[in-house]
Amino acid sequence: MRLSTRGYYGLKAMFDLAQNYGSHPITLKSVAERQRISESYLEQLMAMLRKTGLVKSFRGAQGGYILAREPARITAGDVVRALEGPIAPVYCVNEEEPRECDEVDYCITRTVWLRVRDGITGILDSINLADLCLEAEKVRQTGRGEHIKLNKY
Amino acid sequence: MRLSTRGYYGLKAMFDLAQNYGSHPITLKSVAERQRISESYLEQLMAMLRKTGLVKSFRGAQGGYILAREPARITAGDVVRALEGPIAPVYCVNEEEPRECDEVDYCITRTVWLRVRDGITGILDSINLADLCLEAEKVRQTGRGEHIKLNKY
DNA sequence: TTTTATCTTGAGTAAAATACTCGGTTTTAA
DNA sequence: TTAAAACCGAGTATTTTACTCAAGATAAAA
Repeated sequence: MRLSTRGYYGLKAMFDLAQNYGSHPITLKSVAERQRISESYLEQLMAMLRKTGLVKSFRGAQGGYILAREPARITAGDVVRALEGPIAPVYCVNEEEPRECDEVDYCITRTVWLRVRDGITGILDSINLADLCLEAEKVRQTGRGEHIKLNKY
Repeated sequence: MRLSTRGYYGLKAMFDLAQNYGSHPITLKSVAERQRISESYLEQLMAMLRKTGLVKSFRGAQGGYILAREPARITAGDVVRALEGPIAPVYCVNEEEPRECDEVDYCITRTVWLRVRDGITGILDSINLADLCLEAEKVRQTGRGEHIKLNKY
């Protein structure tokens, strides 16, 4: 039950762009450094994000990437779907093309995966990049203590 | 963001055993047939379920498997964890051994995965095999129609 | 006691996915 | 014109997945 590093790195990168939203384009290199992602690997991820319309790129000197729309209008779900495809804990409850099995109509265990999927999408779709920036702001102000208390690890 | 077929098949198999709870041991072969799982593959899964104490086995003729405790006391989470290990959408929020990164204290994207993880575990841990049997009973009585209406696919 | 049904174990494997790397090309601001 | 960037395609080592198979151990039934 794991995400690949694509979604993991991808969200970090998008969060990085969100924190720089409104200024000049941000170079891939600087994102890679700040977020500790391999530069060449990040290239691939950015290509995917660009193709799905989540970021815009500017080539040439002084070029780089910016978010294609306001941080508040990009959700974690958008990012994960762009990089990992439709969310589906198992094939038969794929968001886009649920792979049919013969028993779809009455398969009981399927309802479990359906609930899991809806749980995941509900959470991912409810978090946008602006939220994350706000949270980051809060952490910066109050120090790290509170944040640690909130989350077990 | 996908489960492997282990969790998928495994829950089917456990549900099958739950529906036969209280009677004689159920052979792996019959479970495999009903649930359309490869017999030799299911062998492996049952071995894992046995080692984690979710099923008991009886060897020899008339042997087979039974649930190690009442269906109501086995959750979908138990099954998934037995077959796929601790639930962790990304390593840094692994249920058991969160793999540390240098930024644990203040990493913001991490809070996303934490929420996703807790969403998943919350759902999986809230569903037990007795629930599923009840639901199956309901479907058998009312026919399939209602069930289809409830779930989009 | 022999047969047969069943679980048990360990090894092997083909295919896919993952997580990258690398070298070269194109574009554009300075 | 030059240097800084994005862009592109190919390649690859490693890991995971989803199995298969064969031989052994055990116990009930004949």
